[in-house]
Amino acid sequence: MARGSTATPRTRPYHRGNLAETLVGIGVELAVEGGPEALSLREAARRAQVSPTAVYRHFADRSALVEAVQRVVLGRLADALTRALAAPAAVHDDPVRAARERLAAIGAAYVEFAVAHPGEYRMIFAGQCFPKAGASSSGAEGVPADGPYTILSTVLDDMVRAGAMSPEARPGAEIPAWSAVHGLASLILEGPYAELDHHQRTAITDQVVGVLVAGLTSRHC
Amino acid sequence: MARGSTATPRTRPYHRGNLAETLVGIGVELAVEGGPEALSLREAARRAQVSPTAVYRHFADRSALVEAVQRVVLGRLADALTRALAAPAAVHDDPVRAARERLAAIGAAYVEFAVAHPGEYRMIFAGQCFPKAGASSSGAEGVPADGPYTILSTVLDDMVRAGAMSPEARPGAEIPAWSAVHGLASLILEGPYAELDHHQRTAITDQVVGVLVAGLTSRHC
DNA sequence: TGTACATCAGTGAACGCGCGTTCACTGATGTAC
DNA sequence: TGTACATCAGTGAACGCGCGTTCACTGATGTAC
Repeated sequence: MARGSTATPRTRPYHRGNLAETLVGIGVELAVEGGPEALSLREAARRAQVSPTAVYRHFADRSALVEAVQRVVLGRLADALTRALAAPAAVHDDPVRAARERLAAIGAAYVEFAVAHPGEYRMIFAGQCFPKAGASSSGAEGVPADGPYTILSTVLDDMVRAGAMSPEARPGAEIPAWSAVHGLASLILEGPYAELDHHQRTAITDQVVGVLVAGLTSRHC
Repeated sequence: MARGSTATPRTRPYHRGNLAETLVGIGVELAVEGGPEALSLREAARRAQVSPTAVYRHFADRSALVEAVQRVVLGRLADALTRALAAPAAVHDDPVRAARERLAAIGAAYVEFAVAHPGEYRMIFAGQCFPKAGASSSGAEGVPADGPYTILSTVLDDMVRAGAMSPEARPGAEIPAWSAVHGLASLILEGPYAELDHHQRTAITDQVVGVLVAGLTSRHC
């Protein structure tokens, strides 16, 4: 698209290059380091070696930058969940057990992501604007079609298909599932269970996910 | 204790009265209005009609005030849970069902407290200092003996005693229970499920609590 | 009973911080004729 | 091919905000003799 023939490498069409992209990258970096509180306009500008005002050429205000960063981070979470599903351990003879283990796998992966990337995880939930995060077509209510929520929905659908969960239990099953893992992740990040070591965290994660799977597949409900 | 015989009512021994108590009360008020972010030293002093420095006579720093407020708010949550247990609906012929319903009752009450008092609820989890919140003897690791956590533990013990839950499932059962309701509360307060009306919220609360109870009482776990 | 003194609870001014945002501007890039 | 012009991406200074905390102080209260 760029027609310029100067000595400047074409990756930097003019001026500084894609400041917008740079700022989002830096924003993610800041989120990694200190969560949503650490993402300030001025600090992002400082790291990009640009004046604070320059940011306003590309983002309406701070919250617009935050939203862009949230989109990236949501993608990373989705990748982590997808990776967990792709792991060979999920392959199984018994389709019922396989479906259950897939749910357990993304549940555990969700918590592990939160623990391994607390800043990014907290960034996802910063500033009420969650429902419109993504906002890319098709998914109900602006949930991105390839986002974490959709992955969870798919896994739950699979459970019904495999016969691990009754069709009556299916509607809204995302809610208890998400609540369980989000609750555990928050309790670990926010304090009460922060002091546990890796082994203990794995144990309680398995326990929470186990109770969840048992509850969803239980008959007397 | 006060020996003074001046005209001043004895509730105000000297100077302004119990500034410390006043400040904690105002702190709770601020938490109610805007959660932990709204609780600033200066605003509390302003409302108490006192200079910002006066606060330092009674609290080492802001976080000490926050901790005092957290103690009050934790007590309010505990009261709400206790009230839910005292409700007549919990009385039942079948002890197994009764025990299950008690767990469901405090689970729902927990979420309802969070929804009805979002500022206070968020205050509880402000600033990592949760484990030492309370810090009053006997409870393991500084958990107050009459706090929400202890109430939950007692209800879970009752479930084992009533035969609703197997003894093997008991250890650490607080964790999945707390995760489920804290997760739901957070998802409602933080955005994703914020738009639901009262009826819908009740429905998903019942669903989450139902899956939790089913999971804890399920045999194949 | 009266006085000297210690302690205690408050004041007021100031410090330094970082933030988001607005303003009027400059200099580089691309484009129409 | 060269020039005038519009647009675009950046600068720099400033605004006003509220915060936590420190300092040296004052005035009221309680207490020992």
